[in-house]
Amino acid sequence: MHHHHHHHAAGADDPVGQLAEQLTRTFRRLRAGSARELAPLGLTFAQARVLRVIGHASEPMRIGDVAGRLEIVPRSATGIVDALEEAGLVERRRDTADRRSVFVTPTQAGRDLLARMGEARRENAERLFGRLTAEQRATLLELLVAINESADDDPAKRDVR
Amino acid sequence: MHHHHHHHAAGADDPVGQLAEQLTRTFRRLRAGSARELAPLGLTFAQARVLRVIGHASEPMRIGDVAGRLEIVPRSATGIVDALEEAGLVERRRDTADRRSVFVTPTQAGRDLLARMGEARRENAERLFGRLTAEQRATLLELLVAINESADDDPAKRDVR
DNA sequence: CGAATATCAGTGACACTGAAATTA
DNA sequence: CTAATTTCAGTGGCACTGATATTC
Repeated sequence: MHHHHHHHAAGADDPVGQLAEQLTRTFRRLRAGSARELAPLGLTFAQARVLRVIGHASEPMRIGDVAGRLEIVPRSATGIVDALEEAGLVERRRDTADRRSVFVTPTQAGRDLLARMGEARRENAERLFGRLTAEQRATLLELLVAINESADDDPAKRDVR
Repeated sequence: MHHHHHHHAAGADDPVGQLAEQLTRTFRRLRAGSARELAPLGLTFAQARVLRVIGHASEPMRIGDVAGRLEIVPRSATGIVDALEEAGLVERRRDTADRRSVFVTPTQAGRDLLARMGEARRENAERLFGRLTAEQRATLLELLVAINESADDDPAKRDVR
């Protein structure tokens, strides 16, 4: 209930606002760097995310599973899978048991690219997080996970795992 | 349903990859929440960012200054300022000394909206960072600032190596 | 029939590049 | 003439909503 009338610089007494701004900046950097690394591989940021989640799954994933994992609506996942399929990196296969569902699995080319992607990704992330010690990175990861676990409002809420 | 011994799931032995994924997720949440809070005010995420930086500046900012501050190219800043000006929230004024430059300042309506924005923003951020203690937030902010202070990676300047 | 799954069509927000106009 | 500042025009990435089969 205090009413100062002077102009305070954003964040001086608005810690959460400052957090939001810095988070935005960090993400934009991550994304820009990733895009640069992925472009030569013919992938976009979102496509790489989808390929990664599909490639690392122990079982074939459905479109809805992918969407849930990435916290996007199924319709969005469809488009990204379209691009990956057209590039020959993943394959669609209808579930014989439930013919509504579509299983998506990586092709050999997809797995190969995923491996190369890992290197590029590591380089980029290393450049971004390079200033942090291993301990600091662990702390950062811990804090982000804590935030993300308070999952309340998502566009396409769907837990997979 | 979940095998514990499948080969390296992304992040098990790829800490930076996990960091990137969690960072992406946190940002998407921040952005989605912000968009929800801002929509009733007639603002988008980027517009709010620009209005904030302009409103908090002690002196009138040029378009290029705004772009630099947000790490976007000047052309992008122009469009966002267009929208804000059309909404009557900011004013353009040519510099009389250097007639190439355009100063952007908030109108009274802009300042008023900025105040209301602060509340909505705080609520949203509070919901997002709510699970963290004050100390944890401080740590998170510190780490993000450390990351952002490394390597100026402006899309506008800096050429691709 | 209602519910779930994926897809089709359209829209919005955002930032990019390249080129033009103005002015220093 | 060269450089800086802003703006115009077009493009690409991305994820959204709403509607439409198809299948359970």
